[in-house]
Amino acid sequence: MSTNRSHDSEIDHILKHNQLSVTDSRKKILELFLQANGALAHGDIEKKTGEKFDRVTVYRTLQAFMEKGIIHTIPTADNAVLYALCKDDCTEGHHHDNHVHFVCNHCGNTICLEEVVVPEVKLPKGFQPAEVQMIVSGICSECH
Amino acid sequence: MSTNRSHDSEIDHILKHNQLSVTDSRKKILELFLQANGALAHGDIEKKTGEKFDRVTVYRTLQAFMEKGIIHTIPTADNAVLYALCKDDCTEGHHHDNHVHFVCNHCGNTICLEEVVVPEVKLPKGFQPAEVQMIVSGICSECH
DNA sequence: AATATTCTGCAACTTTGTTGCAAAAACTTT
DNA sequence: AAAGTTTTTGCAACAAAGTTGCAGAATATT
Repeated sequence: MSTNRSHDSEIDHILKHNQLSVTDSRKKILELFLQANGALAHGDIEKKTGEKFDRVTVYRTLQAFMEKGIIHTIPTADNAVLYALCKDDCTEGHHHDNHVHFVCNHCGNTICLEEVVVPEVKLPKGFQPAEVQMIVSGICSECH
Repeated sequence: MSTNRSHDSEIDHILKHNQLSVTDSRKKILELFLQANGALAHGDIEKKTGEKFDRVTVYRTLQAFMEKGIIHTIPTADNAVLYALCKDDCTEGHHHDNHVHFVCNHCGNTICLEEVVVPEVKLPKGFQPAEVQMIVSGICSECH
């Protein structure tokens, strides 16, 4: 059924490793994330699966992936909900998501710059930081 | 009608300066922003205006303020839509919004830290930054 | 004060996200 | 590999969030 088998064993492993039943929808949606070099919106997923799955299934799949720490959300300026694959060290409930996100104004893709560490910032007195998120927009390397 | 007249002339000036008719809803909503030291969600505004105005009016007022560069949106991790006053040098279409936003995990307020400049970040080759947004979450100075 | 323009509120609608439940698929056990 | 158990799916119905058209009301203009 799958048109691209390159990720098949990896997909299986990820799902089983997270104690999720291996189903068509989960395989397909996880495959989309592995193929995508950037983040996906809920709408993207519905489009790319070709209306094969129910809206509710997509919601629940994303929810399940979130809970297991397979994906995380990215805040955007226009308040669209974006999801992207977490790195391996993301575990249930605790996400290590302190990398920079880049939004391309040309192709519209949102990319996780895993290798770019969020710089330190000095806050006014009394402010105690716990988490920092940084979103850079501009032109990505592909569109450049 | 207004319970707090301290901002009255400022409110008038801002609206007229942006070629917006001075109406009750716009005055009241702008007053809320001037009073608030942080950002407001659509829901906050509906609550604080005491159901005086129609939902649609609130939407359209925020939209008008956005278009004129009076307020801007802030991205949040949980994808709630937040609005905050722009600085004076925000003009129609072009927002100079490069300051840090702080979200307090205790009181839930989102505060614009106008004085904190977003630090430089080094991107991989080919990535050309245009705008940077930074959201720090933690405990704010009031809750500390 | 009269006219022209803009804004508001209502109603109806679209879009987005959620919940309960029976049927279907996946996993387990033997 | 067939039976039973658990999980997941899709449907329907619902709830929340946001949009649009339009008549009446408020604001601005003369």
